[in-house]
Amino acid sequence: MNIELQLASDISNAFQLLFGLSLEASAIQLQPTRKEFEGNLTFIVFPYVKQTHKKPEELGELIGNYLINHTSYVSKYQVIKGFLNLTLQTKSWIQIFSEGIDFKFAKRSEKVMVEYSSPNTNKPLHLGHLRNNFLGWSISQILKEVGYEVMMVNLVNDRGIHICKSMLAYQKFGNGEKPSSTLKGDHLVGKYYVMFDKWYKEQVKEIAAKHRQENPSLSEEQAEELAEKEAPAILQAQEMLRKWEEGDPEIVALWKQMNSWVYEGFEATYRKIGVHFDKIYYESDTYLLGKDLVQEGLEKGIFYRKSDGSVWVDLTAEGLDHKLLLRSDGTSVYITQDLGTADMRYQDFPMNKLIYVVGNEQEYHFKVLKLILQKLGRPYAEGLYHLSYGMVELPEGKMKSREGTVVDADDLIEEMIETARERTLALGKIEGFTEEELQKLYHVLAMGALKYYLLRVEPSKKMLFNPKESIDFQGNTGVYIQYTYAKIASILRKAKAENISLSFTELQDFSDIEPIEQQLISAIVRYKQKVEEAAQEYAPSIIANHAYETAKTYNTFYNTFSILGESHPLKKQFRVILSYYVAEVLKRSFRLLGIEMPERM
RNA sequence: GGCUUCAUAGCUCAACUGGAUAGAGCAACUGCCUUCUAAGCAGUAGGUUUCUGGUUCGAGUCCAGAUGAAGUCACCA
Repeated sequence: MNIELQLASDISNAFQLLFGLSLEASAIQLQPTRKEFEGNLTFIVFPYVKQTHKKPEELGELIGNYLINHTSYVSKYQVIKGFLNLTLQTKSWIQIFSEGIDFKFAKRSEKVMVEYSSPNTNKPLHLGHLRNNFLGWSISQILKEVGYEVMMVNLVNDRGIHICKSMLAYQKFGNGEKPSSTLKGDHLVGKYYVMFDKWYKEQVKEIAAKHRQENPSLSEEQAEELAEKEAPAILQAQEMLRKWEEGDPEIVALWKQMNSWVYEGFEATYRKIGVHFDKIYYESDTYLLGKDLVQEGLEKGIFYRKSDGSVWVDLTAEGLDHKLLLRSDGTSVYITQDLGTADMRYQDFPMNKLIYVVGNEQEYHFKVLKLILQKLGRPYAEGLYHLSYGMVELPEGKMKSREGTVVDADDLIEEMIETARERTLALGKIEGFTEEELQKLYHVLAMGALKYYLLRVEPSKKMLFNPKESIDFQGNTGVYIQYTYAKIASILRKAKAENISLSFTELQDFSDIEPIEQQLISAIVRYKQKVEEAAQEYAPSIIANHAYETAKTYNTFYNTFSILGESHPLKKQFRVILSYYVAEVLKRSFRLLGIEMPERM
């Protein structure tokens, strides 16, 4: 039995015997004692002073005394104000340790689908997409780890007016340009998307000026608004979309060609960042879905039809608005296809939870989507969850693809690899590495730094990225934790050569354990609970932070005590085992974040 | 304007869900490599947790208001 549970149950008994109060053991909260006080676990007595009619200090004394006399594992207590600090018997630490290293979770019967990435095929991935991809991948690994069956899917936005914009610009200015070794397919298409925007804006400016000349009473905004609708560029793009929907062979061929370039480019980026999907959905296949759900809603009286033929749902009772589901011309809108897609997915994979990793700008949309699916009585509706994450902003504000103010994912990755290379070579610890191993190391370190940087922040929070300050390799970083791991790996190799056993059997009665070693045991034992918490909160940051704290504590230990140089054989063995499990926790944590560990660096 | 979210050291982030003297990293300054990898360790300095009230044994955390920032409120996606 877990020592905290045991203690909670004994405290509950104390209340029963001393005061005749019955308290659920589960209601008793314990917390790690703060470093500046003596003790391992703290019980706060304030909440119970009223019921027991005792002063806080007195109550702490009574319970502390009870625990000393009635349990075998509490060796000491100290009361400070309303805080009862308990010190555990040193010999129970080995027991706590050996019982706390079961890192396996029981299988769960529930299925979870995670949608993430979901790129548009008119531009390459940028830093914001990286946050999305890392989060999606990580949360999928975490949910798998705690026992769910997980299916990772991607929904590619491969159609629509924005795609036609790059197609049109390519048709006009492309001169048959093809992707090359210096220009990946997704970057090529993105180039023409930016080109369209420039072209379009010039036209708008020109037309707006003409409008103001002809009609000086127009404001600048009004003139631009008019011009935006009249510019040939946008009219031609709309025309192209119409042709695409009709299946015009020439347009469809161009669309296929350009999308295939983009997919090759995306595939290369996905490979570099180490994410993949169990299934990829394309909006060109799903954008017509959902109309039957609208019909179903009408029949059930959940939706209503206006006189112009458009279909709506009234969500005012839920504090939201009226929401359009079908245009008056019978065509669907964004949410319509999301309804249909969700239903189709349930056919593919009858999930209990459906997680959308999508930016926080779409919170309203997903609130509406969930409500509608609930109204339609879909079995998976309750489990729909929008894993909403904050934008990655630049010092100047939001990134905008059209204006080219984005941090490109491929560029950033290259920069990170280059930094990793420079730093590694500067430190000169690469004796015995093959060229291939070096390349691998640079990649592992670069991705570790980048992923940790983006994942250590709580998902819901927006974050700031300053391109002028490169991502750190020192301090609270992925590299710091990888380095800690590599140092332990080195020790373990040597320990293996010395035939030091990793078994606890010799250590049964070992109790000569330093406070910092107790802290490490606590960190190891807490790992599983942190993973559970991360799964519940959909927050990889919880695991990242715990890994950092564990590594930090280990480094203090590493610099204070000798491990392989320890003369006492049991002590030495204990420290090797301790190191082994710290490494295990770090490696498992990082695997859940999608980060690899180097055995040497 | 309505709704939602956010505001913590110069900067980037934590704070075990209401607990003790609010912690880390970066940047600055001091030390520590003939000892298991110094991408490390130890230390100094840095705070009215935006502001004003309230709730209670106790508030960065809960409530109300103010100020500031972001998002959203389309027959766009």
